[in-house]
Amino acid sequence: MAAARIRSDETRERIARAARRLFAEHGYERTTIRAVAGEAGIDPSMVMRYFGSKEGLFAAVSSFDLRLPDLAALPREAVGRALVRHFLTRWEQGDDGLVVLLRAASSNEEARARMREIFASQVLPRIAGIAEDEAALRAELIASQILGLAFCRFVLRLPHLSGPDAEAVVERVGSVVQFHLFGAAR
Amino acid sequence: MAAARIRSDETRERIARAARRLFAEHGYERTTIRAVAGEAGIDPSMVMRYFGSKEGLFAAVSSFDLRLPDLAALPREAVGRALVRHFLTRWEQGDDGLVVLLRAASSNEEARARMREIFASQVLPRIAGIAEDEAALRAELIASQILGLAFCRFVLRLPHLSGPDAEAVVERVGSVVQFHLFGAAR
DNA sequence: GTCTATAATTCGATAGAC
DNA sequence: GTCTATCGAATTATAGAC
Repeated sequence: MAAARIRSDETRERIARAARRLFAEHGYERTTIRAVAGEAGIDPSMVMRYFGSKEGLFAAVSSFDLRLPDLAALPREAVGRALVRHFLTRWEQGDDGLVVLLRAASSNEEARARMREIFASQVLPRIAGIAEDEAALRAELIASQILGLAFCRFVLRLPHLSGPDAEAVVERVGSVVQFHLFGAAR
Repeated sequence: MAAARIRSDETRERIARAARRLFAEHGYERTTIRAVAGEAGIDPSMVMRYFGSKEGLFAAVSSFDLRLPDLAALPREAVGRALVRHFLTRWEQGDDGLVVLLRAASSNEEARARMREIFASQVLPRIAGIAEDEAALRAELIASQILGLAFCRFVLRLPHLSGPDAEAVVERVGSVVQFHLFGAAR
């Protein structure tokens, strides 16, 4: 029990952390095994040994849980703002699983598939639980606004959307998500 | 006058067209000079000869004019829908300059710079011309919704947002853009 | 103007010593 | 469990023949 670990879970975790950071910053293609190893302070061949391949490494660090709040338990008029605040808070904490996917999706089909899977399994059911009609369309519209915000914030870095916790952004994007959730067509 | 061209502008245009299509479909890194040449039906070295480098080729095909309508001439309540319809119509016509930038921006700083430049020179002034206050914030919020829509439509291909001209999408995203333009904070 | 041939890198992946 | 050494493939880019 008190003996040292035989398998180095710590090394594995160091590699994963470095990979997450680099995938989120440079996308899939421009992140190299060598760079990940360099940032983790170990040899490139260790990355292969622990994760099998670059694809395996990406798969290991790109699946995550959005940990959405229980929307059905919230007052109806607070849902939009709560959703936006949830994402901004996660991003602020440096939890960048979604950014990894967002950056990689442009050139990587596996990243797109994983993003669709996360949408289908974690977002759509929550929306369907509270929307009265057209839940699928509403969920996709919400995804478009949230992902667009992430894109402008982390990729484009537009100044007014990139602050640590812009209250005006929560307010306005929250209202918009609220409309996508419950608003009538006209 | 009636003599044949010495320089082949047609070849140049064929290369550019192929490059636009491939950059829009695969992003910057996964688009190779070889593939562009193959699609254009010429030799890879010709691409270098005409555009100097891969970066030069990208620069040549990634600058474009959004051709935004004159928002100030529209009835105030029609601006949001008009903007969304404008983008959907352009996309439908296969005019994919924005998609080229969107896909390349994830891993290419030049693409990001160009996108910010297009935003600053073509979008922001128009918005500033009709918004009463906080034009910069409002313009960025609109960009986030439009770019998010493009991302979900062309990259993720979410089914309800990918149709040729979903009237429901124009309607709903139009309302949202309208809110970003004129809506009060609370 | 167009193509052939190839230089110069860079990267993912493997084999094997310690 | 970690590292050295290297292979093989793919890519951008160049030099030069026709």
